[in-house]
Amino acid sequence: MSETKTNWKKTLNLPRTSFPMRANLAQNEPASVKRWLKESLYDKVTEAREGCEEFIFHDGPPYANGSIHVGHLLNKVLKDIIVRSRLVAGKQCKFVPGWDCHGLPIEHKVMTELADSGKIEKLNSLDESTRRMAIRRACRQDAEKYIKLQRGQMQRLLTLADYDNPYLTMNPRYEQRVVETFADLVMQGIVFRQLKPVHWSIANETALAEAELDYEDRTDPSVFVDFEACDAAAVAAAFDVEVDQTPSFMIWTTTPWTLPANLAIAVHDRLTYALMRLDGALTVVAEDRIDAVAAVGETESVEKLATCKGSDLVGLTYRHPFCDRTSPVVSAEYVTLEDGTGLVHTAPGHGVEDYGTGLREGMDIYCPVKGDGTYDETVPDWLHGCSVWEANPKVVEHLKASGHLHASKDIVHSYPHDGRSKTPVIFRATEQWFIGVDRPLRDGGQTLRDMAMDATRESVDFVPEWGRNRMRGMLESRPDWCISRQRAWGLPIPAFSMPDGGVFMTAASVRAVAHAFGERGSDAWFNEEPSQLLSTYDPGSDPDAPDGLNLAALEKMHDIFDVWFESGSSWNAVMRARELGCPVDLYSEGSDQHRGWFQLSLLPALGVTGQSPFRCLLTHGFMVDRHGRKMSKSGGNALSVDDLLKDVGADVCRWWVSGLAFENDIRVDLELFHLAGESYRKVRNTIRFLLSNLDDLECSSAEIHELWSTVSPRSLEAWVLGEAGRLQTEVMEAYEQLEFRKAHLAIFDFCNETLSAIYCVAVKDRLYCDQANSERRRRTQATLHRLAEVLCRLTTPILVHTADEAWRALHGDDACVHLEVIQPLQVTVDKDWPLVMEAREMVLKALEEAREAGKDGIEKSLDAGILMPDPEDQLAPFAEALEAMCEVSRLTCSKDYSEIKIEDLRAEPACERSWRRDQTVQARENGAMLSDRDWDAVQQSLSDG
RNA sequence: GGGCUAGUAGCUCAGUUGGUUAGAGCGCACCCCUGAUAAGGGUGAGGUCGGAGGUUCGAGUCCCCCCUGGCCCA
Repeated sequence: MSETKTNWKKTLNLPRTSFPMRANLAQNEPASVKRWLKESLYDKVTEAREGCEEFIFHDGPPYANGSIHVGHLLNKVLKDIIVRSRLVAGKQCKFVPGWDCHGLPIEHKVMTELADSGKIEKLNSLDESTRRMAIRRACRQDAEKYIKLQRGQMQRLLTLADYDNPYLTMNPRYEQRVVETFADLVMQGIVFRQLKPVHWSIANETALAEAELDYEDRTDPSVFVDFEACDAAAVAAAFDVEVDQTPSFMIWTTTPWTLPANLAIAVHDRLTYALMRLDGALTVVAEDRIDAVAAVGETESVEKLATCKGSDLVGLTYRHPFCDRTSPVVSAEYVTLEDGTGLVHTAPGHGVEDYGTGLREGMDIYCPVKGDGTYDETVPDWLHGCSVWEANPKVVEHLKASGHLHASKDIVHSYPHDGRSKTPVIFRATEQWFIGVDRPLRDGGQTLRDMAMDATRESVDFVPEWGRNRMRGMLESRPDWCISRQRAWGLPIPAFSMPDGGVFMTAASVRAVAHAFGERGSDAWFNEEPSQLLSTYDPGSDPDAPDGLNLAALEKMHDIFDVWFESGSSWNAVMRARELGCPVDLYSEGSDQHRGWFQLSLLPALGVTGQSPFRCLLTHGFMVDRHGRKMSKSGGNALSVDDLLKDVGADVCRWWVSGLAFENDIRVDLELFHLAGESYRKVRNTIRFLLSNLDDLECSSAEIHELWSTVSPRSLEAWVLGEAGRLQTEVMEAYEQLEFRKAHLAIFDFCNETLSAIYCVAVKDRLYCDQANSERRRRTQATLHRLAEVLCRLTTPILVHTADEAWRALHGDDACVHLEVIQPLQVTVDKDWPLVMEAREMVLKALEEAREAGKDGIEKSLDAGILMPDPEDQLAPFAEALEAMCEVSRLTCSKDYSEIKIEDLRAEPACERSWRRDQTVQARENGAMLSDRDWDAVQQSLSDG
C-alpha cells in the first residue's frame, strides 16, 4: 500500500523550491547588507528615481554616544519604512543620516575617563586653549567611534541611507552653516547677552538647558525665618494697631543657602495677612497659613492681633537677619497659599520668578555664589569660601542662634539634578547668550513666539493631531532660549571681548568666523588669533561695527553653543546646504522632540527664513517594559538590539515595528518579538507556497501576464487577484497615510486568510494533480506568480531582506526588489463573489457538524459531497470554485434544495492519486482506481518520461 | 504641581455622529490533514470596556471626580 502511495506521489507536481522554510535571518541578513553596499543600492535607487515626484524627508541626528537601543531601532525602522514605502510608490526619497556629535554627555564621559586614567592633573596644568583642544581631540575620537558603531548597527537593521555621506554636527561645513544661521539671527536683533539665573551644574561648572535636567527627590531643610521690620510704627500703622515690640515678617524657604542673596520679600496684593503673637513674638504671616505655621513651630500660644491686605505691606522694609542691609516688601502675582507663609523670600540672582521681580523693582541681580558653588567675599565672614551645600546647615544654625528661626524641618521634594553627573543643580545668575522669543525681528517686526504660534496653527500637520496642542502649549510658555554653555566640546559662540569690557559680535563678524570654521573647523577658535579668525571681516563695510574697533586688541570669549542650536540648524546645514529641499515634507521623532529638535529647529528657521522648516511632524511614543514602566538601563529591563538581531533577525524586528500602534507607549518584551516572529513565519510560508508551485513554470513574463490577465471573472483566479488588487490599494494608501500598522495587518490577513486558508487550499488539487502543462494549471501558476510579485513589492518597505530573497527566487539572483515600483493590478471580478464566500462559510460549518456527528461522522472533507441550495441560480456558475474551496469531492447547486446537505460518499470509490471520490473513478488497465483527470495526467507524465 | 496622552478578552489592537446579544488577529482548547510537514486546515471558549458619580429612553462612546502608566515641564 505504502509503495503504491509513493508511486503516485512521483506522478504529482509537488511543490519544490530553494526558498527555505526557515529564514535563518540572523545568518543571512548580513550577506544582503554586504551585497547592497557592494552594489551601492542607495545610489542606484536615487538614480533610478531621478526626476520623479519627490518626498523630502529629514533625519534627526541621534547622539553619537553608546550602542543603539530599542528606541533607536523603532525610530530608524519607522523612518526606513517611510522612505522605502515612498520609493516603492515610485517617488524619489533621499535619506541623509546624521549624528549629533558635540555636547556635555560625551565631554563628561571623556573627562571621567581622563580622570580615571590619572591624566586630569596634567591636563589642568595646560593653558586654557591647549587644555580645551586636548579635551576636544578626545571627544572627537569618542564621537567618531560611536558613529562608526551606530552606523553599522543601523545598516544591520537593513535601513537604506546615504551612509557614505552622513551629516555630522562636528564637520566644518556643518559648523559653518550653524554659525551662519546664528549670524542671521544676530542680524535680526534677537540675540542678546544678559545676566540671568540659570540652572547651574556645580559639578560641571556650566549652565544647563531644561533638556539636561533630571528631576529627582531630594531632602532639604525647610526653614521658617523671621525678618525683623525696620520700622515698628510703620507696621503697626499698616495693621492699624499699637505694638509693644518690633514685628517680624516670616518667610519660608527650602534653600537656606540663598538667604545671603535675599533682596526682598514678596506678598500678594489681594491676600489677607495677619499680625500674630506667636509665643510672645510679633510676626506677620498670611492669615490662611497661621495654623500651618503654628503647627510646624510647635507653638504654644497663638494670638491674632489684626489683619490687613498684602498691598498695605508693600513698601515696608526689613533688616536682613545676618547681612548688613535693609530691603523692601514688594508685591508679586505668583505668591500663593499652598505652602510656606504667604511671604516669599526673594533672591533675584537665584530664581526665575525672583529675577522677574528684581528686574521690575530695579534691584541688583545679586549672586554671591561662584561657579564652583562657593560664596564670594560679599557674604559674611563665616560663609566665605563655603559651598552652598555646606552652607545650608550653617545658615540654619546661625539663624537659630540669633533667634531668627521659627522652625526647621527636613522635607523631601522633587529637585532638578544635572542629568549626567546626577548632582543637584542650583539657580545662579550668570552672563549668558540668549535668543529672545519675544523680541521683534528687524525684518517684519514679529516675534519668534508669534511666528511659531502662527506656523503651528495651520501650516504644519501633526501626526497624531494632538501634537499640535502639545507643541503650541510649550511654545506659548517657553522662556528665552539660553544658547550658551561653558564647556570645551562644542561649537564656539564667536564673540570677542574688547579692552573696555564690552563684547564685540556683529552679524558680519559672525559670518567671517563662520567662514573660518568652514575652512578649518571650529578648532580654529582655539588655535588661531582673533585677527586670523576675522581675516575676511572688514570693519569698514560693517554698519554694526563699534566705533574705534581695534581687532588686534580683541580677546576670544569661551562660551560654546547649546547643542540644540546645532541640531536645530540642520534644516539649513543639511537640507539647504545640500539642496535636498526645504521646507521638508516630514520630520519624524519621539514625542519628546516637541520640546527638543522640532521646536528648536522651528525657532531658528522662522528667524532666518520666516517659515517652518517642516510641513508635517510625526511622533512616536516611548518604550516601556512589560509592566508599562519606563525602560531603564539600570533597571535591567532593556533589551539589547544586538541580541535581538541575533535572536530573531532584523526583518522580524521590522515586522514588529510595522505592527505597532506607535503613537502611544510601546511595550517591549522579548516575548513580543517572538510573537512577531511567528506571524512573520506565516507570511514567509505563504510566499514560500507560492514560490514552490512555480518551480516548473517556464513562461516568459509576457505569457504569464497574458495568462493571469485573461482569467474568467468567475474563476478562483479572478477572485484572488481581485483581492490582491484591493490589498495593494489598501496597503499603498496606508503607507501614504503613515499608517503602517494598517498595512501590516492587511498584509497579514491577506496571507493568513485570503491565501493560506482559502486560495492555497483551493488550488492544491489542480496544482498537484492536473497535467503539469495543462491550461488550468498554468493559469493558476501565472496567478501565483503575480501574487508573489505583489506580496514582494508590498512588503519591501518592511521585510527588506525577505522580500528581496523571494524576489530573487522568482527572478534570479541578479534581480533586486528594491528597485521595483508598484504596478497596477486590474482584473474583472464577478459581482456575485460575496455570495460564494458566504456559501463557503456555510459549507465549512456543515462539514464540521457532520464530522462531530458521532463515531460514524464524515471526517475527511473529500469523503463528502455537497448539495447546495441555489434559489436564484447564482451559485451554479461558481460550483467548480466552491467545490475546490471546500475541498469536497462533489458540489451540486440546485434551486430544489432547501438547505445545505452533506452526502456521504464513502461507499463510492476514491481516486488513489487525488483521493477524490468523483464519479469518473474506475479501475484502469494497470489495475489502479483513478479518476479520468488523474488517469490522463498519469499517462501524460509517463509519455513525457 | 501644570500641559499633552493612554488604560476595551491572557497579549496586540478595532470600535464611525451615544442605539440591537462589544469586534479582529495572536495565544489557548478541541478536532482534521500528513502531497506547504520544525508546515497546512476547521470549530470553539474567553470581556462587570481602569474606578465612582452624573446627563439620557439608552453610554465603551458625552460631563465631573478619582486611580494607574508615559512624555514634557515646574
